[in-house]
Amino acid sequence: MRRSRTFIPTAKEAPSDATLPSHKFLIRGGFINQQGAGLYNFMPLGKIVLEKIRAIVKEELDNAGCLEVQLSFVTPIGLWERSGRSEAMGKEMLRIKDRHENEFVLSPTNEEAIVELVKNRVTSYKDLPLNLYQINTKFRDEARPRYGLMRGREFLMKDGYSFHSSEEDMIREFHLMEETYKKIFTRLGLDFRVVAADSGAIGGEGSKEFHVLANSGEDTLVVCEACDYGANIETIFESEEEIDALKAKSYDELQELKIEKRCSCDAELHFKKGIEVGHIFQLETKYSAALEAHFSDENGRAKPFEMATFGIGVSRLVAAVIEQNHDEEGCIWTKATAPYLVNIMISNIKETSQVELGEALYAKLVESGVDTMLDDSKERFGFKMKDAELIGFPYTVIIGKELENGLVQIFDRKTKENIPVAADNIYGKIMELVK
RNA sequence: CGGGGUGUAGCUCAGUAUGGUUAGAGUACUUGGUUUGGGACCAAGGGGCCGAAGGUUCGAGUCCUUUCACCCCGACCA
Repeated sequence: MRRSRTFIPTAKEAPSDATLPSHKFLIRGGFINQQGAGLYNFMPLGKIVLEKIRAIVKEELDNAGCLEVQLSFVTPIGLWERSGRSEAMGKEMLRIKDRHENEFVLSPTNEEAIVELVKNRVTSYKDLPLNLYQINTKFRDEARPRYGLMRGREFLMKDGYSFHSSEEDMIREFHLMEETYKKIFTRLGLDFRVVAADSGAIGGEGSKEFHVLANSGEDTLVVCEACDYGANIETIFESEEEIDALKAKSYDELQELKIEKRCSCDAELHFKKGIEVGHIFQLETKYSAALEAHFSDENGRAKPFEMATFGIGVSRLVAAVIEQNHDEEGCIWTKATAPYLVNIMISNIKETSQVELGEALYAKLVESGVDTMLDDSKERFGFKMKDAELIGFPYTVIIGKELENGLVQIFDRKTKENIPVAADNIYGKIMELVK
């Protein structure tokens, strides 16, 4: 993509109401803009990031045997009355009426819909297991949306539901999804922990949360530095007072606290803050029994499906990547999430030698399948650098003054190093880095 | 849902206490010129029903009433 042909409205100042780094930088970098409380538009750059994350989620789930579906976003109220959640979820569900005065709900989650979909269509143990998922908009009418994409009302979430003929098989799938989620977050380049969690309002026994570690996270965790153990404090401290006191502490305050207990691997435990980006539950027969979704077992007996459910906050991940990877200057995208992996910066657009090299390199990288931005804007050097840092391209090729001596530089966003490279070797060097 | 706050240019904000020419600054934008390795400089421009509605007044950004929106702290939640 050429900088001169795209739409990336970057700004020097952040809106005064943005407090988190991800919120500030995603707005300043021209990724998103706010439409209303908890409502965001994704501009071209933000949309690319969102789609990259979505693609990785989809690829790993498909590899694990899950099937993608798409459920309707507007759902009849009756669906929620039958499960009792119309009342249970209360005002968190946004209710609307159509022209006939019929009541509908904007889907906050889809257990009911998926059970209705599978019920009477999958009728034999021979057709099980089945794991269906979608990556679709959700709406939860939060009492207090905040923190940009971190806690929106409308958000993109992957929700998956599996159906099984036995509890053992459901647990097998639960473990398979745990491993699949680990692959996804690893591919995204994130430092994360899987922690035991409260099962919350969704219900059912056995649930695990996936947290991206970041100082600004809303959840407080206990993690082991040596192994991959982690737990939400809600599950390991007994008293409410103790939990509340810990929740109230800032990241810095938590770092000074000592934990007496040691990890089962005998290493020390520490407090960390986490952003919940994934959650998996063993539902067992909670919904299938309530909604009378049955199958015939080997003996021809009707039984409710054993179920599990699996969620990933896709749009929240966009924010989580930045919460974990940023500095004072802006975003630092991981290789897998960067809207463009390489930014070719022509320092002075009036220098034909710079333009020629930039165009040639751009053509070669695009041909090689590398997501590349060609900064062919008329801005000055300093402006372009600030912009590149704010947007957070992992690598910027600086084609500038040194070209007279046959040199260009590669600016590494993460380390902020300027690496001189012979202009003749730049293509090979970049290909090495982006591998 | 309790408590607090804010709506003035695309963005960040003055101005409102004590009503009074044509509503300001910075930044962004347009044009011309000079610049060209870390968000340049000079000059000239464009851009506002002062969130909305109603009221008081000779006169309202400023006072009154209603309303809408957004933010912060807490509770709740993924």
